[in-house]
Amino acid sequence: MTEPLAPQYNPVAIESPLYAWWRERGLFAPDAHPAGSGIPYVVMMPPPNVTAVLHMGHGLNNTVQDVLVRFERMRGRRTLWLPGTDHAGIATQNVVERLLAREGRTRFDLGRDAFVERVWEYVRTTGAAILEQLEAIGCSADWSRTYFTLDEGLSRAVREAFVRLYDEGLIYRGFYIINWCPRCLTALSNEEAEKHETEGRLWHLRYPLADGRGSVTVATTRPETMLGDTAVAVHPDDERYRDLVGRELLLPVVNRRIPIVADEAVDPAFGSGAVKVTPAHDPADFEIGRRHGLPSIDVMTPEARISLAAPERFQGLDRFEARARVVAEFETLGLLDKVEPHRHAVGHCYRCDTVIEPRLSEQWFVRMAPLAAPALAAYRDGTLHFIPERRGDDYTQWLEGIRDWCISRQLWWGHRIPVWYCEAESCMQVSVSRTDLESCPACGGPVRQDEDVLDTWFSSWLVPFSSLGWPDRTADLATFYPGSTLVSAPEILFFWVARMIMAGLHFMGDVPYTDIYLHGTVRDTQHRKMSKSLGNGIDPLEVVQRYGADALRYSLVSGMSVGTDVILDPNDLEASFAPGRNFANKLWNAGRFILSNLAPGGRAAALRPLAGGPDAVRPGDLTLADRWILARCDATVREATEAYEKFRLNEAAAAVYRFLWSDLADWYIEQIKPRLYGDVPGGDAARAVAVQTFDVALRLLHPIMPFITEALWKRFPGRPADASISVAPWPRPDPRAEDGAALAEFGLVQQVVGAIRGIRAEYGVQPGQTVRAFVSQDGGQPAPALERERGTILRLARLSELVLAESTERIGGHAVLPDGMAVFVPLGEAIDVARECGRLGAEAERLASLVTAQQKKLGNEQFVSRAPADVVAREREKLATWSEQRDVLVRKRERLGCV
RNA sequence: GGGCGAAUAGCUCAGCCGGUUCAGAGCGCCUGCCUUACACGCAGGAUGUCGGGGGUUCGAAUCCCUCUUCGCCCA
Repeated sequence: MTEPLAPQYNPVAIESPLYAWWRERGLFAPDAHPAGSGIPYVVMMPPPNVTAVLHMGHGLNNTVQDVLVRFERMRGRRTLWLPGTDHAGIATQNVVERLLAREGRTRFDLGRDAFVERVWEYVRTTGAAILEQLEAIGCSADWSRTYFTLDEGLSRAVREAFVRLYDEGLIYRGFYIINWCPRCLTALSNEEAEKHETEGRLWHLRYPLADGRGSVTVATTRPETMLGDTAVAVHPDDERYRDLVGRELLLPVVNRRIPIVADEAVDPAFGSGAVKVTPAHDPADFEIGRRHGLPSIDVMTPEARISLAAPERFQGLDRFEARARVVAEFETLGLLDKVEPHRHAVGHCYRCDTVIEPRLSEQWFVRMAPLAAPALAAYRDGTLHFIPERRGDDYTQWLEGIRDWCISRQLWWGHRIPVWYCEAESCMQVSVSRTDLESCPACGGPVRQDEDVLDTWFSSWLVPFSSLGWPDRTADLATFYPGSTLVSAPEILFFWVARMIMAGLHFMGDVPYTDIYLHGTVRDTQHRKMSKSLGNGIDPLEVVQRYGADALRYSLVSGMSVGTDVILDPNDLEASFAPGRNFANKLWNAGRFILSNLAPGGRAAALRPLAGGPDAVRPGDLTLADRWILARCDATVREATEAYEKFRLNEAAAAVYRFLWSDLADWYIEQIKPRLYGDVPGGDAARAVAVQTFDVALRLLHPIMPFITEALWKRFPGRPADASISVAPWPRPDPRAEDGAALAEFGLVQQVVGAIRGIRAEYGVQPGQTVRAFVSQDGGQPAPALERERGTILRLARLSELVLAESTERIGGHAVLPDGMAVFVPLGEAIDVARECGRLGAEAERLASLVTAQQKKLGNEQFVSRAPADVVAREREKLATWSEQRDVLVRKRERLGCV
């Protein structure tokens, strides 16, 4: 049943069959766990765009989720990780439009219905590839519940939400300044307009008074908008302009008379204190215009070219051409006062990076303040937890300053707005409906549906319940709402995370999750975000191919402490991922070794150390090393479990790594070899302890490295064919394993071996050559542990003889252990006495200075009286230890004949 | 303009609810080893004024102030 294992772990051969087996067995379903009666643990996967290709950001995000999900699943929770894809309105439409462009066509050539059908076709053929890619990295999501945000069910939820909000007066339509992308030709929400700090300019334009007596200078970063100016505003208290308020200016270039108005919103300290007012192209100006009844002149087309509302010579010019032309004309007229460099934030379309144009337009909005209040309260009353905590401030700040959400998009791909307009002039009724309307409910006349679709995020914010069947009251909804943890990149805190909380509270009366884990960003070594355009990305699938999914996951997890970015070098995959691969290989070989040394009958594998009962290893059969590794294992269970619970995944990884490599492989496995080989008795106990501690470590590591842990775990004798580590019980701390004495005593053995190895290396003793060693303690016997572990020390330090007494010889290598124990390796003429004197002298000096400093510290009355007693006691102990070490070294030097 | 975070070994980072890890890990580097699980390995080794300055304290990488640099969020 156990075929011989290759000496080198080959993840590619092992991972996909294992994954297929997990799926077949249905292990990712909430009820897969034998003890699956636990309380539900639910994680909503941030749905990737349906057209997306897996990148490291997805890799990180989904690895974190999978680690948490696998951890809780093993702990017995009914675990649901719910996956899906997002139709991603703008992004997907852009992709298909680019495809059409290659054929020399536009979406308008196809018409709406044909275009939408074309997108569906595209989505169906390429669609959901990213979910398969997530399988390659081991994600244990419940694929049987996979949703798409344009599915019928979720579409119904979208309509339900829209109608309810409309009926509650929380959705309205109106003319406002919105963020307009002249390339995508659609409105965007505030969040979708990314602000980039830009080195721009501030142009100071002079507007003459209409009567020719004087002028006012205004400063602007967008001179072309002056074509649409309908006023100049000053602060009402600004002495400089008091007399000018109410008078008229002659707008240059356009030659339009515009008034000077006084408005509180003007900042007298900015520029000249007078601002141009362009109500159609700036949100602040729009408000000023409203307060003063100013006309709005839209001087731009949807493509951001100058419209017919401007003088003819500007019409059709691109906005930036127009900018240059306006500036030139002002210069010619002698009205360009000055141009200054000016750093400011410019909005860019988050999908195509085109500069956003603030534009007056009729759109649909969600009134957010009423939704924000409960969301804010849920954080303040402690219902919501952010990890890291400080992210709660971002959340609070955003909610406090929340603005209404523009939800209509002038796109074709998405949920069409469920609003119908009656075309009968006598009626003109606006109807909002859950079902498609054929005629006007009021007059029976013909109706026409709103042309626009909804913001993609209007479907995503419902996902925590729409994916479970809402608005129907399904069993899933009852069981899995509210969920538990949301794992996300901080970039989508506002787009998605906060809005889900608002929607959850509004429609379900409860938050969709209580823990919000916001991880960092994957960056390159120059700390630049990985991106396609920079070409600094790493393809996770390439990493899986070359290093294995476990190595990828291990690297991501171990490189990520809570909330910090993960830095990976795209030019050196080896540096980033080899450690994970090497760790997997180490594990593989440790497992291979233990397996190959099990007794043929498998009896030892069934023995349980510390368990009690007939199949237990009797406590008396446990050696110091056994007790030591059991204690270390127990400590690791505590450490790792606590780390997972606190989302400190890197600490969990480090704890298990340390245990497996530094304790189990480096020491324990080396220590038990004679017992395994039958050279000394106690083989069964050693095998039992090795199997048990290795089993525990595999389980602790499984959330992070699911494949190799499963591959090895399955191979241990006594496992039913269908047993999977992914639903094996999570290890519990065992008080019987705690053993401070064993930790200390075996630690001493390690120190002795280390000291001898150090001396050997120092003097170039060949590894094959054995030496003698003396270990002695002034005024006493060396610890009994050394006698008991004599064999261990002989083997691991490669000794021909170990004498637990002082030597009469004097030429050799010397070392002193922290507790003053002296180690001596006689090397006769092989060593250079002067060199050894120098070595010991330096060490003695170092200790002497420590002792001096410590004496000074303890001589300080202030310290002794003010510091807590236990601290003082500890410091005295240190002094004693160091003094002893120093004294031993000094005596050694005398014996050696050092001067 | 407001808020926040980070600056510790060549690199990536731990440690940061003041005194056993006055400095750790992995990688890289140096030395020696194909020791019958693993050379994706084993054994040893070197490297840091814990960003600058000031302060609190008996005592600070760890708390406070300030400066510098980098990054993030919001206006």
